Amino acid sequence: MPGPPWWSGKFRECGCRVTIPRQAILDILTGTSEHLSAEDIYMAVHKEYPAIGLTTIYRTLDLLVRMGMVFRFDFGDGRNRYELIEEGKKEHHHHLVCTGCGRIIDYTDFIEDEVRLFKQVEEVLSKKHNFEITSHQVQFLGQCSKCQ
Amino acid sequence: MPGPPWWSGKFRECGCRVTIPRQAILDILTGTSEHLSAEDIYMAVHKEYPAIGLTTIYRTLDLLVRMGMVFRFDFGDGRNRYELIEEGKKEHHHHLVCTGCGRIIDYTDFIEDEVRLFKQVEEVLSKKHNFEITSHQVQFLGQCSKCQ
DNA sequence: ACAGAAATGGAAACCGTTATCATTAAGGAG
DNA sequence: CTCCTTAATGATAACGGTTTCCATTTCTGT
Ligand SMILES: [Mn+2]
Ligand SMILES: [Mn+2]
Ligand SMILES: [Zn+2]
Ligand SMILES: [Zn+2]
Repeated sequence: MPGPPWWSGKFRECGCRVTIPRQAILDILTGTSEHLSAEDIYMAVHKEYPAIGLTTIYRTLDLLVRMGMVFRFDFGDGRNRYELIEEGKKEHHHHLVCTGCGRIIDYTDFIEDEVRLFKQVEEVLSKKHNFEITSHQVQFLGQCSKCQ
Repeated sequence: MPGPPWWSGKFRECGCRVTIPRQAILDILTGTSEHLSAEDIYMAVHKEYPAIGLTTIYRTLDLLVRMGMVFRFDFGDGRNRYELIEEGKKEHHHHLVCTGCGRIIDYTDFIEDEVRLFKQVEEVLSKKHNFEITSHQVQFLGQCSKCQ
């Protein structure tokens, strides 16, 4: 199935060019279900394109986050982690974070109850504090099966 | 109402000494409802005790977190923030975080519904992923009244 | 092919935090 | 109170993730 990858349009919409580094980074993000750091992505990209620099990784990730194509998370291990947003597949979700080994588990169980509750909470809090809520983050911290 | 401050006992329980820097830091944390960074605390302490170094601020905050006297939060602005745990007064709670100016608002509305739901979620997730959950964090992101 | 603008890569700067180590001082024994 | 042991401290340097800078390259419309 050739043809331009699905993101070409997205780039052009905002006047951005479709470059090798950007494609390489999106390829890596597409091919994993993990929550990669900038350096993880750099190393993965480096195997096929050793000329691509770490600066470009950071710049591109910033761009992708601003474009709404990638989530940026901070799980408290001192570096940001990135996750591709695949429409209809990997949208908003919450996390279990192992404080032992740093493992991250996505979960969607109860997501609907959580989201329903949060809708209510958002409404009340917005009015009470005159605060325009745009998103929320939820994470459970603990020990994964290997670390207990 | 003189007498040793309420935390002297806590320190001695774990074989820690009650020092000027520790008291100064706890005094600052006691006297604010804000979510101070290490540097904020350093500057506040510095006014009265210019000899106290930033290293000691970090070390003491680590200690206080380990002792369960202080919460450490990461609101995504690249520095940790600290908040005194006042028993029966400022216990577990959630936050509104303004992405414009960084303002943090504590809230406890709906806290009970949230905690009830999270109890359920924790139970299901614990079993499903064999994950021992010890805590959770919830924050709503958006724009505060001044930043909209 | 050309020109103008956007994107890139390497080096250095940045900034919050941690490690090192010589010096100070808390607090128990006498 | 004085002495002694050892925890605690503070100045400095190191660390690690990220950002800035700027000269060079690459893309894209003409
Ligand atoms: Mn995820
Ligand atoms: Mn708070
Ligand atoms: Zn683990
Ligand atoms: Zn604000």
